[in-house]
Amino acid sequence: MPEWPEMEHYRQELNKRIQNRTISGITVNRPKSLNVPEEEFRAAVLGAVVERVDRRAKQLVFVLSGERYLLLHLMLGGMMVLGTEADKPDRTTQIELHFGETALYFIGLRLGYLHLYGKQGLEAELASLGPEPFDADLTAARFADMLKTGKGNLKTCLTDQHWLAGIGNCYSDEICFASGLLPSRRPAALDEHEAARLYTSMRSVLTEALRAGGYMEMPLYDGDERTGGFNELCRVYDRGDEPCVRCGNPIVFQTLSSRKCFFCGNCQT
DNA sequence: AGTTATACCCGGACGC
DNA sequence: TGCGTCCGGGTATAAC
Repeated sequence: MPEWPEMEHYRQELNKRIQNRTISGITVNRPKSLNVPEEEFRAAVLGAVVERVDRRAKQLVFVLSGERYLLLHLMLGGMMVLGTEADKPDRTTQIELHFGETALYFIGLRLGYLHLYGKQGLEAELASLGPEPFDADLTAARFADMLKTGKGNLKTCLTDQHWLAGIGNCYSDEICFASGLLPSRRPAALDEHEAARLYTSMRSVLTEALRAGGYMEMPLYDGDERTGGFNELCRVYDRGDEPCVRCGNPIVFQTLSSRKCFFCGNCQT
């Protein structure tokens, strides 16, 4: 569901709108979304200032004053809406963070969560994640090295958060399509040109998707025209049987490593 | 060692 | 309108 482009988009938008704002109220309708008792959460978060919003992999980190951190993972179906009471979604909110008149509403949190950590706890939570796609240290050469030791198939690697952080089911398929490689390919068997193409495609697809506001269509705030723009730009994801934009052959939908997988069986090799 | 199965979770979509 | 049923899918962990 929400992956690197969506979460990076949300990070940027939230920094524009709630950075340096004080959390003036908290509503917890689903205590299970928290990792500490509600009263402890409330005591630590109420009155804190959102110094900034960071992101790691598919998770947002609300950096609060007092070295407190809220780690948000939307998982499946989790969404956010930022707005006033009038903009509040007509469905159950699991958590609400209020900033005066404005509130950040979290909806659809089932497996998703908003966890409270100190500095060390946060670092421990994020320690096992793989490199960020745009990490300066993740050069084409290093990416090629990673592929040499990649296990299973390409899609499995791309979606493994410990191998590479932030890519999920949608963008792994989009990246494979853009690079002309089948998701079922053995990573170690890619030649240097294919590895280079995959690296370039990874960054270009994510860049394009971020610019378009990701593929999740729920607007983040009233008047938001950007969020979800990539939905119509997806070349293969959720487009089973539709004609390939490159060659016209129908997009294939099949299960790979027990995950939904879309690709063109003609122009991806 | 790599692949597959399962539990987690529950709102909402769907069917009658 | 109302009630019952079932699905989704990232992640951790267990099982194969």
